[in-house]
Amino acid sequence: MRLLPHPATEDIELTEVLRALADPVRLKIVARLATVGTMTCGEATDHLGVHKSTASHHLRALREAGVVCTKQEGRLKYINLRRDDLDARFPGLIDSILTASRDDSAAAVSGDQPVPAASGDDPTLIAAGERGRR
Amino acid sequence: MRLLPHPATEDIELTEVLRALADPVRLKIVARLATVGTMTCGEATDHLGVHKSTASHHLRALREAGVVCTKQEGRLKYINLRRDDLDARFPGLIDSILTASRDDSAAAVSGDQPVPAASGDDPTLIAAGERGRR
DNA sequence: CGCACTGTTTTATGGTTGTCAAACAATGCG
DNA sequence: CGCATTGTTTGACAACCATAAAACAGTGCG
Repeated sequence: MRLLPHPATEDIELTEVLRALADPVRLKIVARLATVGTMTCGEATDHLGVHKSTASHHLRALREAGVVCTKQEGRLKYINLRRDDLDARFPGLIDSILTASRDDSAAAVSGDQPVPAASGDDPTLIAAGERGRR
Repeated sequence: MRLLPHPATEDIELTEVLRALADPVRLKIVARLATVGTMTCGEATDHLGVHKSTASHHLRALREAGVVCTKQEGRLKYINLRRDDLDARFPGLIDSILTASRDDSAAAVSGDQPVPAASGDDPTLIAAGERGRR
């Protein structure tokens, strides 16, 4: 059993964590890790539907940001969420992100327009498509 | 008095918010907004030390992500943190980020190595400089 | 040893981003 | 109206990033 190098808890930086979690693919990894506890890289790849090198890239980003740790056992590598470390460094942050992520994907599953909202006269003064909405 | 277009509360997306806050300059804006309540774009620019067009760019990113709203009054534009909207959509998220941001900048001010930590034999198995640490 | 398996690194590529400078637009003051 | 003030937009540029393909590396099984 071998532990791969990670930043120390006190070296974890907020903006790095946020940037790591600002990617949908990586957020998906983290959300799943939060529920299943541990994954191998292969399981992560399967779950994501991206090329294995891409998955490896994202797992590296998460590891270097201090979000995740990796330990090798045999020829498998197990990924874990560094929940305690993150909670010690940034209390409540991961919980709120995970909660938000859950609500978000739940909303996406149960249909995106629960309210038909007669297109065009939203009272909240919104320009929905400003700059093409990416 | 004129309100500029913003995404509706229910259209605010988690990854967009995280990406918006994953930039040090933008995080600084938000942290300051949280304390002072309101800023003009000019005050933001002064506080940031970047070119005014850069500041404008970041304020736009924050606005499009739904983190901030802008209202024009006269020839000034006032920026506000959409705290209630963000809290309604992602409970606890902004608070934890602001708290983390405060602790972070406080630590940066009061010196970065409170523990000398005889360079080289950290027991936590850390590779400090992996890939140049950006 | 040789081979299958599991990930990582390298290389390429297209897209996005942060930054500044300069031009532009909107607003109110005199 | 003319002009200063306040921001935005455009253009240019370098850096970074997500992605995939292919080559590479470590590990255990037979």
